[in-house]
Amino acid sequence: MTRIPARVPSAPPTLADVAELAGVSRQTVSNAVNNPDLLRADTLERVQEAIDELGYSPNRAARNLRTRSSHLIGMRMNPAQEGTANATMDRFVHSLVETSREAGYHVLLFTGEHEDPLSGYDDLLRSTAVDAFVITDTYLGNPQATWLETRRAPFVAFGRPWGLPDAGHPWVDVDGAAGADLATTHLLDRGHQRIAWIGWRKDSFIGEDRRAGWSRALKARGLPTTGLASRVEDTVASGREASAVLLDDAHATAFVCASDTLAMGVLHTLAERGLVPGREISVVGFDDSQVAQVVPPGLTSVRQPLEQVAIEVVKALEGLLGHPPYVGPGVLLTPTLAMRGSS
Amino acid sequence: MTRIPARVPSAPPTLADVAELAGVSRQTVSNAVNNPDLLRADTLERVQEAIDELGYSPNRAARNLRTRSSHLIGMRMNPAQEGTANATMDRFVHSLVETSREAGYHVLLFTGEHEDPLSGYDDLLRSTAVDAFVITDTYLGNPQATWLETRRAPFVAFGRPWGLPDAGHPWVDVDGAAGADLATTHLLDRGHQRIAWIGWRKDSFIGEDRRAGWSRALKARGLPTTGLASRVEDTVASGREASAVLLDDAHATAFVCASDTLAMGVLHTLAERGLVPGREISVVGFDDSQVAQVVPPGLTSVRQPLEQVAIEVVKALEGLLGHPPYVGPGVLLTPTLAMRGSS
DNA sequence: TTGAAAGCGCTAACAG
DNA sequence: CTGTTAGCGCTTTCAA
Repeated sequence: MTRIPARVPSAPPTLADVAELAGVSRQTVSNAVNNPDLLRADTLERVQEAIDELGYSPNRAARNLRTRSSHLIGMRMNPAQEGTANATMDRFVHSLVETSREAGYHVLLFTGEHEDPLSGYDDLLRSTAVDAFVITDTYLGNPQATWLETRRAPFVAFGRPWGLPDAGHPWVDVDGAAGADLATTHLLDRGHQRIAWIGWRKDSFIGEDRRAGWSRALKARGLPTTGLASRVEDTVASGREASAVLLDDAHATAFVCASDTLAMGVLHTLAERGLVPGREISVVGFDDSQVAQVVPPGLTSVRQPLEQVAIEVVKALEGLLGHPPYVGPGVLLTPTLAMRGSS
Repeated sequence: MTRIPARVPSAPPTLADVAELAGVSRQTVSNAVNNPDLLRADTLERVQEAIDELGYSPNRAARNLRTRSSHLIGMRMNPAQEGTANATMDRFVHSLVETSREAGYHVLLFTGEHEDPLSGYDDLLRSTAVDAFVITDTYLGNPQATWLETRRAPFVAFGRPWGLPDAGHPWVDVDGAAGADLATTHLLDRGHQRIAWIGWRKDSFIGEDRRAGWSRALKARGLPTTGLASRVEDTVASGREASAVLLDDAHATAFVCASDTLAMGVLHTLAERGLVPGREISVVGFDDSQVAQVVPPGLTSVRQPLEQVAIEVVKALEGLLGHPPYVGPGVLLTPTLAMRGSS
């Protein structure tokens, strides 16, 4: 429970107030807060009592000014795509906020102009408003990482440095190939032979990574992939069209999709044709969005371990901001499969 | 575009650096940044050039310390409920971040312990880490608002002060009754007569507000509501069970639901019975979540104007933090109806 | 219109 | 183990 102080002070108490009440110097109070080991037990206790009595909490601005750190982590928020099923960000942000708090950090959200992936970072950096950034869009050609590196800005990426194998920054990612493999193998175990892939355009590294898992799983059982793959935009409409073609031309009996959005497109096609997902045709999505969880009869989906990602991101952040800074190797986590009625 | 400075300075430039380069005093630079009107045009220009050349941005911590304000708005983030279709928070947070930035504020996210609705606020307040809060859970009996008021903490609520008609704090809310009325009238216009309501338990003020809109719309056409309403938990399973009962016992031909989650429950029932949403039976949800947008054949849903809510919240915040502080009357916004295949 | 002095609350460095 | 001194970078007096 949160204690409610008896009186509401007009101005919050300062270090000096506590020092006076406890009969010690200001520095001793500071030590009591930041390096309790330095104090003798009885002094510490007396100071602690004064702190409790006054309801003292160190002034953040003063501390930030002095220590040249804000204990704030900046994260740029991109608008949630309307009409898609993506819920990754929401879950990740929450996990990050929670994990950061345990490490003594808060998360500062900001936005930037849509066309300019760099806008927003610069101002925060120059005004020393945040200690570090977490970036989430690591598609190839995104200049954020490179730019932040030249500015010597500490940051951790959720996403591999595609195309830059030896990037000097810490990163955490989820193994998309393993996820698609998991999904495909699951369908194979259910007896499916003609399992189609609906993914993104070839220039999406994330999409190609996931696709590789699908083809790997099929090849492991000696099954062909020819004619069973489709690469489209990440929209429901694209998923619907692609699945219609794959049903007609390739006689697919199951679909593995690069996103829940595409998987919903498949469900549209099935609904139009009076096919019941999970009975005649099986479908697996990617991301385990809320949509997957509530749509009838439930959409089987690859679930990213976002809580774990947040933990690793914060761990990397602590290394980065430590003395001396430490940059560990990239971390690749394995997703799981949330099984539901659609398979 | 963001300009990339030629050199990367180890320590960011300060006011003094700019002053020296421009050949003026530090105070003049400060004025150039905060009160440009006070400077003569040519001085201002010279200072501005120096600022640009050095890439100067005022140090946030120092400014915060001096002005006793952080230009940060705190918002507690509650975990996204798994297995529900609620996407309100995500959209609202994004709008808030965007609108806040235009007003010169950033959003600081924090979490609290699950059982204690107060935890998290106290620390931020005492350490003067944020200037104000935005609170979003205004269910009756939530002590946040009252507690913040006794602490004289500035805050704006997204949600009416249910049960406290004359609360002294600014609030912004969406008219749930109007939304349900809109949905119900839409179904009436489509020729439905037996329109059922699936809502939340009676102790939810938000639920009762929305329910009132449904019954109001029916009564306006002289139609009875008896036996057509159900009050359950906000889960897909509850929605499914309730709709099955209402179909059997009340011969409902359409459903208005207090949430998209409940509406998805209805879709489950229809799928089980081989009924096609929008043909035999119509369904309308509430919140226009991503689920509503992508589920076949599309779920008609009441859409809250969250962008507008964010604008009003920030407007209220600016009043609250102005000199002197100004608290305007509560703002009630009207939702719209996103029409899709389910009706 | 510009400049000088003071100090916001804290902690690093050192002295005792 | 505790206290003294200095100063982080900025803005708010007030004086010129």
